[in-house]
Amino acid sequence: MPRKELDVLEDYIAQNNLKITRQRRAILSVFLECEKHVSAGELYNQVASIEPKVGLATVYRTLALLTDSDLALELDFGDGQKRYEHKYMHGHHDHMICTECGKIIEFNHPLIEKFQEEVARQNSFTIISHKLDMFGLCNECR
Amino acid sequence: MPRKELDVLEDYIAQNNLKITRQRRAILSVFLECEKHVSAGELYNQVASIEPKVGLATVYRTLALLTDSDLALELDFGDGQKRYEHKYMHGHHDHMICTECGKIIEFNHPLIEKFQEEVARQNSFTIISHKLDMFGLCNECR
DNA sequence: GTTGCTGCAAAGTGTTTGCACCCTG
DNA sequence: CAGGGTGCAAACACTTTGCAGCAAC
Repeated sequence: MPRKELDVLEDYIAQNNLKITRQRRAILSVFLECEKHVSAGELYNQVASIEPKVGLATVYRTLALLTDSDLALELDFGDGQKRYEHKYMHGHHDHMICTECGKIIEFNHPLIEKFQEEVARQNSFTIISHKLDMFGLCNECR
Repeated sequence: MPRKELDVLEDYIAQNNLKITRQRRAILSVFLECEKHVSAGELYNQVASIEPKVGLATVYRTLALLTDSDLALELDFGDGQKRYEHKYMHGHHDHMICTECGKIIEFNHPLIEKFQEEVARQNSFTIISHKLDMFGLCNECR
């Protein structure tokens, strides 16, 4: 398991009177190796293969922990379940989601971010986070 | 009930071998008078006060109908339930959501839209729809 | 040995569906 | 009067919670 992420988790755990357990290690390690945008159920299935006794509730509870400790970011593509991606490893980005094949292209456009700040300032709004999702067809599906 | 919206619904209904019912009229009329971003449950409560026998399932089915006929737009602010707003009356816009008091500020920035198109073009992606939500604190809450 | 963590199952939430009856066109 | 619409309740999918036993510190 990568050192950095485990450190982040252990820091958070140490600072909050929590404990490191076999299950949490397993879930974190699978999460880190995961392709992006995992759902709790998918993560559970993968964890179950290396740690069969783990419960789905523990996966949910650990994902909340990872979100609170800023290792994971909660996403919602409107398909009825929450998804999670690594926050620590790759910075902020937005998504293009192909509604035909499900492919997700990540992108980041500095000027879009800049104008978001501008429009927020005009409205005396302080941005904490934002998400921009574009739905449509990728080059293979149109 | 405003003429235009009823016409839109009737056109859609006529073109699809569907029927206009008392319940659908009631739900549409409440929806049109609603403040923005209603959830199915909220709409149901309001409709129930003027049409007590209506069922929650009918509200869901009618919202699907309104969405298909382009009168309503489905939103998802990540609070675990879908929300709906009028599509016919006011054009596209994005949202700033105050995580403290729940206030929602709508905005539209032409340049943000323009750069979205640009980044989509660069990736050979065809945008069908998009949504940009910014979460943070409004001027009263920060 | 405390105190937090886990697994299980049960309960919750929002949404969808099956079905007999009802009503529109 | 035929075929879609409705209400009700049951089913669903995802997530959260209560609790007794377990394990980390």
